[in-house]
Amino acid sequence: MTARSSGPGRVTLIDVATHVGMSRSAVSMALSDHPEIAARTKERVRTAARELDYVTNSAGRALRSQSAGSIALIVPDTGPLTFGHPYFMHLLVGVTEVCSGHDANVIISTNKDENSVAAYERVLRSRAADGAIVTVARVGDPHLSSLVDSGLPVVLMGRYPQFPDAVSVGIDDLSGARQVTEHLITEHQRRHLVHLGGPLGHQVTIERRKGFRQALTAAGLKPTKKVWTGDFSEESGRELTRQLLASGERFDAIFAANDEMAYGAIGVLQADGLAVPRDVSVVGFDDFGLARVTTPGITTVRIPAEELARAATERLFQLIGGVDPPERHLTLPLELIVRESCGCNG
Amino acid sequence: MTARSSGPGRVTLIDVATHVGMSRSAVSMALSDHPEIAARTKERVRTAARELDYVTNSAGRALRSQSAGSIALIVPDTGPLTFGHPYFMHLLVGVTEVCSGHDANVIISTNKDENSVAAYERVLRSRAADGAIVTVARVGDPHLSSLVDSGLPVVLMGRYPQFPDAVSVGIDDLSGARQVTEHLITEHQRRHLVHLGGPLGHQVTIERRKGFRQALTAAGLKPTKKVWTGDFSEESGRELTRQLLASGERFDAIFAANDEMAYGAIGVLQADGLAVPRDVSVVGFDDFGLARVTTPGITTVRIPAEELARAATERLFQLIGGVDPPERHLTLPLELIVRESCGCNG
DNA sequence: CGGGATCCCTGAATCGATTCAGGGATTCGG
DNA sequence: CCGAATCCCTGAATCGATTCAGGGATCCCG
Repeated sequence: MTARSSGPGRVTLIDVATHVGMSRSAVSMALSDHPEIAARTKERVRTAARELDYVTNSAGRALRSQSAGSIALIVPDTGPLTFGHPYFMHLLVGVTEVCSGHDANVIISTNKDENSVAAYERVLRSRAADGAIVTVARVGDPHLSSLVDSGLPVVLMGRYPQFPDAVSVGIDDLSGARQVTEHLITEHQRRHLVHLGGPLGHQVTIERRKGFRQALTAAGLKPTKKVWTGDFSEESGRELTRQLLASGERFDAIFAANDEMAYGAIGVLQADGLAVPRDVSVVGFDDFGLARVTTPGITTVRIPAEELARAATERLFQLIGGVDPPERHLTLPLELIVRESCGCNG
Repeated sequence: MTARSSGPGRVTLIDVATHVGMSRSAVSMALSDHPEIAARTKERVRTAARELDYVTNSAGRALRSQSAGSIALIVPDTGPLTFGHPYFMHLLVGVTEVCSGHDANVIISTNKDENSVAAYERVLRSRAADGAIVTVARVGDPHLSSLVDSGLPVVLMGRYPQFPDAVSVGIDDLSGARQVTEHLITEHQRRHLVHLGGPLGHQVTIERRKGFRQALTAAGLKPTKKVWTGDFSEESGRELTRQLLASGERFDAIFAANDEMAYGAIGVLQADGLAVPRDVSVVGFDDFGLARVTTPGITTVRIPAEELARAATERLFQLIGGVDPPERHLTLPLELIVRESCGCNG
């Protein structure tokens, strides 16, 4: 049983120093294994520290050493891609894993009020965190721009062509979208494909649409006239599909910008008497969990979110340590996950 | 456009003080709206601070004011109920919501290595966080015990009979389990019910089993001999169901300890040629997302996770502020969510 | 036994913000 | 016109840990 102070967390370096009859500088050096402290002394100090249940005060350390010992994970708090989304769970798992290896804490910072000074900027400027991982940001976000320019250690998740010098970790949305679209064309002979896109202002929306178009063009098909724009929510998948049905446009396959929209689409199609995949193939993007458990299972493109997060966090620690990562942009491979909603595994 | 310092975050109180030609104490007081500073001075100081892009250094403030301005959310990192689970997403949403209202940061702390000094204890002892919310803990966890005894501000999520004095926020698992079991008995005339339980060592496992038994007893049915123990994972739901089928025991309904186990069970039953809910009713617990999207949809008991988190966080801030919540234990109501897997809505 | 090298530790400064006793300047009452 | 009250601000101490120049003690060698 360890000793317990009456006031919580009240044991300081001085208490330990008094206990062993030394200066607090010596104690500090002993605990950090400084070479100019005798081995026997170190042992004595460590024992005393353990007995007194000493824990370094993080504010004191942070103030003196000018480093907080924590990083911020910045997550949006507006729109449907808020951090109730499983994507962030996966990211969080990866981030914390790497952080615990670096003895760092993770601070969750939400990017809530778009008009005020962004909360996440304060977190960094106040030095509550040594660096930040930005998970989702709109293409023209002015705060992001100022954050990137500020020179503070920041790693972006995703592709940000407007910040060629920022360090980022992402996936090749374009190629993923192309692959899954090609799958519909070549494996299932679909010829009338519709893409239900994500929200405007996000790079992934642009890329996935582009990949979709490239696949069509390569196969000699022409893209539909109308551009369908959703917001990544299941409800927007439903809404767009209802509009699609109402429009009278002929289609035999839907590529939704993510799995939730695909799921919404499937529901509406079935309610309309159309069978998936018999009458219409439906595919999505993400594979964060939903696509696996629905009936039919949704064919999709798996984003290695946890791995992305690990890579981003490693890079952030490099940046914090003053090392510039060799390549500024890292792109992780995607995987086509074939289930039933496209027409396979029937 | 605000001014930008060359070194990041390098503007201190002294810089602002120099700029307005005053002492840094006055500046500090002006910025915190101290009554003994002239209104005009305050305005001048605030303007200067804005111009210089001054942000209070959190370590300096934390050191002096003896409060970190952040709370820790402690999440387990062992077993299947790790924080990749949607439960924690919901909690996180509620916690951050309340925290942003209190201008506090959220630190995620994982409870990884069971043998070493718990990481989360360090977070509190080092005063990196002013208090903590413990989301899941095993019944006999010695670290939890020492944490609760330490007198640091801690709120537990769930029921912890072994800590009658600890502040906690939870649900009535027993009654929820009883309700859903009664539903199977009275609405669907099931007579041979099996409960696939959660992991031993967790209070919820005990309570849900008890509720199940109470419902059986009240209906004059006798519980099955064997106690089925899983670990909340889909795989354990599958495994237990396979064993159940192999055992030859007669059953017409399964109450799984959570939705994931229920989902696993449904898969195995269907693979065995049994129809759900026609041949076997299956119900779960949680309703964190999965139960809604499966086919059939899983009848379950909804845990108001976000609301739990909000309540817990409010209470934690009370504790930190020195206010003892009137009742130490808060229990939020559960809701029976009827879908198809029990036999309703067919 | 003396001088230099070596080993280990001490004292003081520092990180940035906050608080509070104290006091200079102004105002007010008589 | 003087003393007291009032208003605002300054200076110094403090929170806890870290770093580094400096120096006392010990040891080694000639």
